Amino acid sequence: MIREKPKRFFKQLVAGKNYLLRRFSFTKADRILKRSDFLRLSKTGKSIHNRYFMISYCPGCYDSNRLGVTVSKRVGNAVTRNRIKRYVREHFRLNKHDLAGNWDINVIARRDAADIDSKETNKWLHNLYRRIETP
RNA sequence: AGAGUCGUCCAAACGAUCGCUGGAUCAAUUCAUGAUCCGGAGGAAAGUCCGAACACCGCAGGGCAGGGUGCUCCAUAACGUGGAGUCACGGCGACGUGAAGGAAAGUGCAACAGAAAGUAUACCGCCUUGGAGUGUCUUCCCUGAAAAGGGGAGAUAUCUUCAGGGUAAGGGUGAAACGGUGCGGUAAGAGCGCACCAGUUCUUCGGGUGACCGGAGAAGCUAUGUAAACCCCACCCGGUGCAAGACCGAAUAGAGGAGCGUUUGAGGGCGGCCCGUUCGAGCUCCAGGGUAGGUCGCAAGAGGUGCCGGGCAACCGGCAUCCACAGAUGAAUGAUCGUUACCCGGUUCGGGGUAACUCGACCCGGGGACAGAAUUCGGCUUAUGGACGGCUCUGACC
RNA sequence: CGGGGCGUAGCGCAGUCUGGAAGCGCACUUGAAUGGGGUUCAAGGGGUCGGAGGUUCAAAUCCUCUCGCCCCGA
Repeated sequence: MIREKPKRFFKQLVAGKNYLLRRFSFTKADRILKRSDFLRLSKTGKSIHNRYFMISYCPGCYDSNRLGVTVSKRVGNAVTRNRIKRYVREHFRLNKHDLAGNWDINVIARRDAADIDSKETNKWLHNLYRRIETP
């Protein structure tokens, strides 16, 4: 009994901590994975854009927001495209809890997005996400 | 010190926080989820230019067509790759480059210029024979006092022209002109002959596994270039590619079979059941093909390091040792902060120097290339930041 | 993973197979014609043939490598 107590306490602590920190996780449930979902978004979703990104979104059928990233070959080589996708995912991971609702969001990078760094990316994406909530 | 050339190595490191992803173990446990531990991009992962492994399809054997390769020997699972050499070319040199078989099997092409572009011949030219013309000379005849004129014959020519023959020495060209120079020779010339030089073919000797190299002799043999033009010769190649291929397999629709039904009403609606009412021709089951989707293929050897032996080397053999070494699939391998190291620029300080400048320290600011596995290996090619070493040439000093 | 096409003057194209002086149309400049403009006529300028290397006497054309753009199949 005495020996078990701290262990259980520790376990609960870890679980609670993880519950708190899970708001920053980014698993497969948080992503759009199927081509049909992307096609549905481009067909029926609304779209907004600025000079670096375009976002098409519509209400999803899950209980949380989901993200898909589209960076075409036109934007740059594989290294550039991977970097943009990482920036976009990182921004979504750190800010998705501030976004109300259960949207399916597809972020499409435009050609100028190859030239900006992570801080600029965060700035312009934040701008766009705010316009989702208040159309 | 400068310029160059060849080769080897590295691809910033560490910590904290938050994430992503594969495997193993545990949580009653297959999935899902969570915890712990271990692992998570490159020298080119790139281009996809070659070669193989692997999978399926085809296939008795041989040939044609088509494609590829092309100095020699060796290495290799294989290669268009590599190593060692040969030859040619470039470079003062270190060294580099080379699709480097055959033009004497045949066909095609060689613009412009030029006489002519591959058969050796036509043109100009040179020489020669003959004819005609013209000029000159000699001689004869006629006219005339003479000068001179006319006509005939013969000879001759640094002349003109026509016809025949010889010749390939010479020919503003051209990328390239059928060996070069000299002497002889000739009517003029010509490898026509001779000497030397260059090449080709053949014979032979020596070295080398061989490509080839060196020497001797013979034949006047002199034959253009182009095969990354067709082609010939030798050798190699069955096709398609992990979206290969194997397995599981929903909903809907259609096809097949069986059963029950079509005023003797299957089945459905009117909250559950019966009655009732209403709609009115299909409904239920079976097995199979097959789509979306999913699982496997899919991550441990043509492996690295060291020593020994063979080989000039590429490489091969043996022993020891190290790892078990990324496996995603809208596609992971990251983000933020801090510290240190490196490079660049600047301020200040100190040392050296007349100065230009150089060396060291602190601080501030900035920078870090090319580039992302997609079935797996061996190469090639291309892109790109730096460090170190060998060698060559030039200059200065000792 | 595999296959195909294109790159020539500011623009659109021919020439590439079969190597031999870089062309056509529009556009541009100048001149004529008109009172002026348009139309028309005449003359003219403008091209490292995407880049590098090679074969050849000679390359837009042949060969190799490379850059960019576009398309197709599974």
